[in-house]
Amino acid sequence: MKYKTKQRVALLEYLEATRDKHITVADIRAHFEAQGEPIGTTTLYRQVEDLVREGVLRKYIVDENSAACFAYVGEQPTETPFVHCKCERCGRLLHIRCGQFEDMQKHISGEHDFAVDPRRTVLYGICADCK
Amino acid sequence: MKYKTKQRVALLEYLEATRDKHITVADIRAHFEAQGEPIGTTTLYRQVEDLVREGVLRKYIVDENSAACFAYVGEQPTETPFVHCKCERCGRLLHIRCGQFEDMQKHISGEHDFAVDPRRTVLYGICADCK
DNA sequence: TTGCGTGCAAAGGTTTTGCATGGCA
DNA sequence: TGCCATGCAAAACCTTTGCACGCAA
Repeated sequence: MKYKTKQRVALLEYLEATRDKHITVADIRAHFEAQGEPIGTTTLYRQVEDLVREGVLRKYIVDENSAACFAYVGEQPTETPFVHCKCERCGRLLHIRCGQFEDMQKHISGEHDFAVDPRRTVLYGICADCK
Repeated sequence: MKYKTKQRVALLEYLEATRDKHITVADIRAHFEAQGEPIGTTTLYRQVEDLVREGVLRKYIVDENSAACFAYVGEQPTETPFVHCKCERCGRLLHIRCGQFEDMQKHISGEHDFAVDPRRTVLYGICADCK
């Protein structure tokens, strides 16, 4: 992906504006549809795929049968990665930054010989509002 | 799901025999097809859905775009819960007991106000053999 | 001009739903 | 007998692919 097409520019602008939010391709599509400047679904999937590969977006799957979610991570090189939490009651998806999770990750890697991938992993439980 | 149909009985028997293995609906379907006693895909999806709700099966998502995986967990007593780890490469399912995970759980509960359910949660990553 | 990007249409695969039939209690 | 379960067919859904046209460099 080399060209700066107007679709790519518009997409990046929108993604930066929705930092820390979880969005799907359908969300993006709806946004531009509402703006009166629709972008083809195919194009979105292809752009998003490249952006994930470039490290600008992060992709994760909370629920099969619902669309994949993406989150802008942009330029945050060596920061603590997000931990994804999904509330089993209200279905809400939370992003938290947690050093303790990193500690556990290192521990499991060292002691249990298993390399946890925080991008793929989702912690299920009950959120504050639903308690 | 109240009736003890022969499909349900056969399914449960098969599931118990494949403890701790990850299988898809397609796998189950293929098994019974090979046995000469095919079970309809629809029926399998409906049975499996109920079994997940009953807590007999656990559902995993390894990769969107590939089928959902299920694992028999049966009636596990309420002991110290396992942490479930699934290798994204070989698909193996590991159960570990990890105090560090419990620490993190408490930390997230106290600091981030989210109650992690370790029974539902699966850590995805790469196992020792696949590194 | 070159060749990547776009987007419509259609395919791909998994899961769900409608509906008539069949089986458990 | 009264329901629930079954399973075929078809829809629903997200995502990918084929292909012709358009646009960036």
